[in-house]
Amino acid sequence: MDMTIGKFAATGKVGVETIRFYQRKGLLRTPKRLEGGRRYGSEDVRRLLFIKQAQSAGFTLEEIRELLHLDASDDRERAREAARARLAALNERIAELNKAREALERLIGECASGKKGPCPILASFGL
Amino acid sequence: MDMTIGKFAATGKVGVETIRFYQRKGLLRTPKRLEGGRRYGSEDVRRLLFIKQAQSAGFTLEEIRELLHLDASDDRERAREAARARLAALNERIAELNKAREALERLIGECASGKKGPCPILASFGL
DNA sequence: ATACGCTCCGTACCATGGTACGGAGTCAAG
DNA sequence: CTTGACTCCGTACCATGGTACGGAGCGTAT
Repeated sequence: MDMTIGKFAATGKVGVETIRFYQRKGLLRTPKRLEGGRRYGSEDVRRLLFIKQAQSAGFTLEEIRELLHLDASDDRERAREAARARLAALNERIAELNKAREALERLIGECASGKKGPCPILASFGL
Repeated sequence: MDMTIGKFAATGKVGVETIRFYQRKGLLRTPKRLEGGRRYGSEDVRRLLFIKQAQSAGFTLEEIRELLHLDASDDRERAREAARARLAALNERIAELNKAREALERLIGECASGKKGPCPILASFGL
């Protein structure tokens, strides 16, 4: 558990440039230079994986920066608030996507029934 | 049902610049100039609303452009394929968001239980 | 007829989340 | 002791989805 930036990036399946980008954005620390290079460990990997998961959860990099900060702090109240806000947004988004899914399923069904003419794409979305 | 771009934009709750942007991108037609100005009708509104809904369904503008094209064409096969591809991506995304939701719910729970110290934000995400 | 509000159009600028480039340094193997 | 593979760093560039700016024209009310 002591790697160069290249190894680190590979471990998280991102590019080296992405690591540096996250460092510039304050999402990852920039280790001290020692013995000619900077070295990364398992805590860095953990943060990097969190960034990726949080991103897929719909957090922006800025929000993730705050969450990482909060993770290191003792402010349970703020952390819970942030999580609740995100959860609400997430639920809304999921509902939205479910609606879209229904529209697509409707579309596929109507489109499959062998008739001639164009598929009613807009109509499938309630328009 | 015959309006200027300002009215049209207002109807769809977007800015005039956004309409023009969509026109440049080929998502909306640019009506002929007549009597000094271009005029928009209910079919334009329908398209605009579709763009907004499709966008919230996770389609990119480029994909929406294709859908609009498909809607006007008779190529049921292609339309169905496009819809199926989108549906698969959508289902994946929904699953991802559901996972994230569980993580957030876990976090809120663990964060609420009155203990001291930081909330285990990263840990709630399985890290 | 002149000002007000809108349209038209090109072009520039913005934020987000990266990705690439190029010079300079370091380290290990041949 | 040179070559190759990597690092470091600054800066530039990219796509997406807009948003703003500024000059010119046009329609209506005063």
